[in-house]
Amino acid sequence: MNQASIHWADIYADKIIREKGEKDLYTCASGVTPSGTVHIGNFREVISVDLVVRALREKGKQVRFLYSWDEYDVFRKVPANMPNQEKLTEYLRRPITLVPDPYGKEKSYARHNEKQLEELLHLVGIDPEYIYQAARYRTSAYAAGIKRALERKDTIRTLLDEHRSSPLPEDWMPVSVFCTSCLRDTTEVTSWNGDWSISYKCSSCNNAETLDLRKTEAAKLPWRIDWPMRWALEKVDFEPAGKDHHSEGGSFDTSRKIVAQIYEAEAPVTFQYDFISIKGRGGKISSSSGEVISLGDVLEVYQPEVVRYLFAGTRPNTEFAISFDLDVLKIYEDYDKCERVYFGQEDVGEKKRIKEKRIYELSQVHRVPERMPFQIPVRHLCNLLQIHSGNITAVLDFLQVPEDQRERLSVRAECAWNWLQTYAPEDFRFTPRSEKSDPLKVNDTERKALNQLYQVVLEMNDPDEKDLAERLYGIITDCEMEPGDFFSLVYRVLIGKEKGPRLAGFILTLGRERVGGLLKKY
RNA sequence: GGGCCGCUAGCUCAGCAGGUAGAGCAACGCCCUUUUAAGGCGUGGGUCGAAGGUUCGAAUCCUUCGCGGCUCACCA
Repeated sequence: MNQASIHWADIYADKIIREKGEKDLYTCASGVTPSGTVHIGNFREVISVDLVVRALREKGKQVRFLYSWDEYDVFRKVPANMPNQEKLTEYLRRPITLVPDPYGKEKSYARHNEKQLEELLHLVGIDPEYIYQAARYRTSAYAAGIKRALERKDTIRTLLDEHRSSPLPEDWMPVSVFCTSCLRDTTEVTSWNGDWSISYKCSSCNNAETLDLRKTEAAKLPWRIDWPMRWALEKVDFEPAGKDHHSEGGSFDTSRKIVAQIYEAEAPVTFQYDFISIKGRGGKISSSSGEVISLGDVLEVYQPEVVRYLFAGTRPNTEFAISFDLDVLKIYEDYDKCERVYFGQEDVGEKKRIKEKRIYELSQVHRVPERMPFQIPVRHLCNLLQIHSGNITAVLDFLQVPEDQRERLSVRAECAWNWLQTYAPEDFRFTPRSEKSDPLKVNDTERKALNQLYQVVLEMNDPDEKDLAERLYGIITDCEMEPGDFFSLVYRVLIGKEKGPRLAGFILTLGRERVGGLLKKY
């Protein structure tokens, strides 16, 4: 880590130390409700915390990185992208941890969503300590915190009412209950005995009973109280939040007051991160609509380092778009440039160098490579992959990639191939014609041109793109063809399309064998 | 109504520990007669939303205003 770094992650690390003082252990927290596929907007929070955690650790601090799964939240709505919609609908109003996995694999709906993300986070080098809130609540781990809220319910109500449009009722209780009979949250807490005991009545099944907070698994604090209670319990020093929480009167604001006045602790250092939009794939991110873009979707197209780069290189409090269109190529080029700057292979200004280096470090899944990795521009990679019909091993062989670099590059190649298949514009795609396919019908002039080209290709032994380009124009002149006609003729013969990559370079990349094989029939 | 973010070259944006305005794309030009999607080199182009203020110096800090967007005031 460079001491002069002004990367936002380092700035927040410093701020945490400054505001919380020197501590033996700093706790950084993040979390989300797995009420559906965890989308890339939620990922922004985890990676933001991860970057700050790394910054703190690099300053020699011990850090606990918590990731809370708020799986004791209510299942409110069936997301459009889930299978078995009707079946899931039956479980609305239950805690999501008690909704069955619609895929029938995991122990619950919540677990399915959690597992999907946990596996992917590991791939991008994020390994927090997961906390499963359902387990906490259901073992009454928060009984004391709930009792505390009940004892101070009038103060809490006053605090919450400050920003509410309609005040909470006189008999409001700062606790909710999942009916032990029908498991729904359609209950009303009717009384509290001033100690550990609360009574409730369920409006769905008419069940009514009295619970002991120390033994029940049914009681839960509402979000705005749950959050500060956990801050105090877990001694959270840092936790960012999305803009939906960060407005004045939003949940961070009220939690800040509640943690101070009720739980006698200080709110964590925080910042607001903005939302993420998607370019080239349309639709707004939302876990309840069908258009969910998950970390998995992003990893289909961006290798893990580049995913990290995307977030490490962007200030968290501004909105940015993740692109699936042609920008993908540029992002990769930017990353490669950042890498060259890090390894001193490209000159930039001092200020910029410091910044790029830090971004590069934070973009690594694990450690920074010892030597400058083998680079291959994605554009070129796309062409090679198409020439080799997506055979990654063949491409890596062709490039003579060193053994220790193959794994990393094959990840990139897979991403490039996925991008080509799913997102690349039609113009960008091609499939070389098979040598076994029937020759095209051509007229005499065209035949002459193709024959000449065949000769040129056979004779070329020291491939030089510029030289070959000149010879191509030589053929055009000799055959008195229009350049456009000549080029589209050759593209038709090679890839069955009217247009294609710049011809000279493309012929060289395809190779003499391949091109010769296709030309010799004419 | 409150809070937050944005307003910089034709377009998309970077720059924001204050120190002579940047990138990519587009445009234009050149790369031995070169007009092919992805090549190379180069050029032009901006009163940095507006007005004040702090400063030797502000796109960068402060204040006010305008326009656009998001968000809270239900639940999480």
